[in-house]
Amino acid sequence: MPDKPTLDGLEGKWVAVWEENGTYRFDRSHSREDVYSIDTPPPTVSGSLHVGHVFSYTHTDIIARYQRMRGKEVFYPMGWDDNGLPTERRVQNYFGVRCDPSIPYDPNFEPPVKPDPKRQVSISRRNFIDLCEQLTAEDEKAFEELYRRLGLSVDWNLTYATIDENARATSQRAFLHNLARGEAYMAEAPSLWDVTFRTAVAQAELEDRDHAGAWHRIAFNGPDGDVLIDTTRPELLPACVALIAHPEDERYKNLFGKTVRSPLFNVDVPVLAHEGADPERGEGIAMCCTFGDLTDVQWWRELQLQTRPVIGFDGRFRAEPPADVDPTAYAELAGKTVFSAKARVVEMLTEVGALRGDIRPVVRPVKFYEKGEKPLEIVTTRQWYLRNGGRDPQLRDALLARGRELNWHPEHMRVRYDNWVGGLNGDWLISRQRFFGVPFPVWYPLDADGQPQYEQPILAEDTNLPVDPSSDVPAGYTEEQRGVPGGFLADPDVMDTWATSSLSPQIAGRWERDNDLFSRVFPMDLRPQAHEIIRTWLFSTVVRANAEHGTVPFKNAAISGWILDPDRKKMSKSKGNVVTPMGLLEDHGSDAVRYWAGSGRPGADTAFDVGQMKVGRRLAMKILNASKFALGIGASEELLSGAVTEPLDRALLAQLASVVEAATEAFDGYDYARALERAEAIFWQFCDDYVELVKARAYGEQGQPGAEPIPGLFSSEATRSAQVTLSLALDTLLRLFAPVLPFVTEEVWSWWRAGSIHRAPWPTAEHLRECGGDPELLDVAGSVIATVRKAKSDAKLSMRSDVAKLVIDADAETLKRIEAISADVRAAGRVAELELGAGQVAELTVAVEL
RNA sequence: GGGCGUAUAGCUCAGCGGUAGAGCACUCGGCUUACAACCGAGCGGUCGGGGGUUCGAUCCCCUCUGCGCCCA
Repeated sequence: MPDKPTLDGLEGKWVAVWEENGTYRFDRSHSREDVYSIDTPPPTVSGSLHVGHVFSYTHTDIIARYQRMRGKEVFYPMGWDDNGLPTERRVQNYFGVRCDPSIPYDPNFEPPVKPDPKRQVSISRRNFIDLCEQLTAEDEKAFEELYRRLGLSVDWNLTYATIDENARATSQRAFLHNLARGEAYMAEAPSLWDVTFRTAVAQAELEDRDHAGAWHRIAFNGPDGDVLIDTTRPELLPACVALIAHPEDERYKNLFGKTVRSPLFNVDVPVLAHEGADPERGEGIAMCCTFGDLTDVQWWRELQLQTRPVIGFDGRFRAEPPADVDPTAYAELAGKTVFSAKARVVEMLTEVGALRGDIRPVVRPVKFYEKGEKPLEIVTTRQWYLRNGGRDPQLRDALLARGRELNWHPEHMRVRYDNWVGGLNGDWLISRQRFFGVPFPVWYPLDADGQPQYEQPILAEDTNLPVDPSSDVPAGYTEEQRGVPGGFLADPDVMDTWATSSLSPQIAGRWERDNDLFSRVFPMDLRPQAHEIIRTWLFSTVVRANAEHGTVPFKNAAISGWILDPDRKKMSKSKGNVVTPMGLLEDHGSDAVRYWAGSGRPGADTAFDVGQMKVGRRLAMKILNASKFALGIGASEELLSGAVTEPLDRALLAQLASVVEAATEAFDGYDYARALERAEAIFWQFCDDYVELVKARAYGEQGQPGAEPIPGLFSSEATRSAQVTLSLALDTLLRLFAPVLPFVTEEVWSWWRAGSIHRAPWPTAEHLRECGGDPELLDVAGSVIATVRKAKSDAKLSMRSDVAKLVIDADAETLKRIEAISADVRAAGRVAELELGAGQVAELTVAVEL
């Protein structure tokens, strides 16, 4: 035990010891019921570290440490998310390369010495993935260093990455299983399309944003005169396939079933009825085009309309006019962007007098890809889908039922899941027209004309996974047959990153690679994650586990809140860069930062508050000092089983027993913040009142240093009782704090106990209750001693000054309690004479004569 | 437009039917043999507004307002 205990250096010291001793290593010999498994969120390594990482990962670690002390064997892996667009961009810029899946793998490839972002070198997907792994290895090192220093009790032997071989094989294997069972399918269908990235995007990646547009009123030529429609997308006039009004709308009832002719392009389109038309909006009749928005897609599908596509993959108008459209008029638009085409159509409409009234500006919500900058278009493409209940009420109900099987912390987060699943309007589009990611393990035979036979895909064999179809050759073919008639063609697409992330339990648990391990950890006990990805990560994980295993993927979902900056806004990147997580740990110490995180209630957005970290540091420091003192006046391991005879001691232990019960209950409900709060409250009471009250008694015969011993005040039995109580209290308090403050508790533990506190059992109330007595005594003693302190403080005297006489009166019951603790009170207040009243008054009165 | 959450001391937050709590900040005092990066004391609130239920409401119900988020 050091003379001057300090918090500095504890992180480095104990991180090394824990690593050396394998304190957090997962022992796979335990059976499923003894295991507590955690489906850790893999952080995106191409992003920068921010305080949010520290905050939410600490919550998980606190739970992990609690469960470990409860005797569970904790499976706590780390994963790195290095799959997806952010990494793709970063690798391109860093190395000056771009991925071209049509290029074969070059085992001798070296990236350019001087990368030129404008003249990127094209390389194969496998080479690209190699570079990704090379670059992200650096990021992962920084993340790991931070997380180790933060004290996460992760077993680093279990680490995985979402682009590593295991993750690619697992993604492909799960996809092939989905395909075999009919859950995955290919379809040519209207898809939301980002023209900048030139890829399809899924419903879960959409974002509504306010976008400035304008209403244009266009006159169609009807049998009984003009039919006026309002649209914000006049350029889609050549794509018009119908006019739609509400079935109950009297204005249009007589038109239903008839046709009208579009201006400029002279196409006859039917006027039809659909519930989705809003009679209040514009003229109450809408133009249905292929495709302006998701409503168009719905109408097109349900009313079985024609298709007149005009917008191509690049966001420009196609060269060829759609069926029935006047080619001369359309030629004005071919090759134009949406923006220019709109201007041209408006001009042309004006010339022929088909544009009526004013153009009225309007701001309305438009769908964007969450990472994109231009409104999404809808383009018909061939894509892979995975059934998620969006088109199948039975599956939807099953997935809603899965949501009800989960324990949500906090409970109200369940609603987000229900809202999302209830609002799905299509299956999950899992193919992306990107280059970097997990490729589909599929090839297509080419017929004699070189046309791919999409209906007869060649699937990779399970034993060969992972495959890269752009480098690997399907069974029965040779590389020379790639792309030639009679040969084969690789599926060029990669999977949505969520198609891999949704398998995190299977990846971490080594499904189909080590099924013995998998059976011991799956379904996972805990999925910790943020609330904004309930619709993506959480839901997609439920979809995959439901399909593959017929179960939920995890039992508990703990949803963490956000870090808010002092302006109550979500902590922004710019501010996150000013406050680096490592800097925080260095400035305040890991335990202090963990204390701040551990004070944030589960699921609640929490203010970034350096003040809380200072409080945490003070608490950690106090634990060092109080422990040193308790051990210095006789607390020891041997005394843990000693007899507790004194009333005040028994009062403390009774209160401690209640705290242990409350903290345990809180932890079992994933409310670490409440558990911490209870432990902290009694710890300060222990320091400020209990220790002060028993100081003299614990010193015993030798007397309190510097004080005149009061002869005969304390027996040796009473001294021993205080020392036993200090031992029990210290033992209990350290364990209560261990999940939140792993460093300082481990340090103190090492002063008087063997082994790691983090493998010691969680405290139970049983023994404390047996030793405990009337808990009220401690509070009464606290009130009396507080009055004495106030008297000294008011008189501007030192707390060490003497009190000549103390006169106490109260009701009979309270007075009896005071009698039981009078010796401790006298010693702590340095009271020469204590006089008790008659016990006839209702309230406690304490008169102090200095 | 629908839904969820939230509103308590200057700040960050507990409490959630029975006389308003903690920490920080602020003021005053104390070198007190565990701790001066400390200790003690004090100051500080119509518990967002309005209605209702109740003997009694910060707490339950209704409504309005602000803030945050989710979904259209």
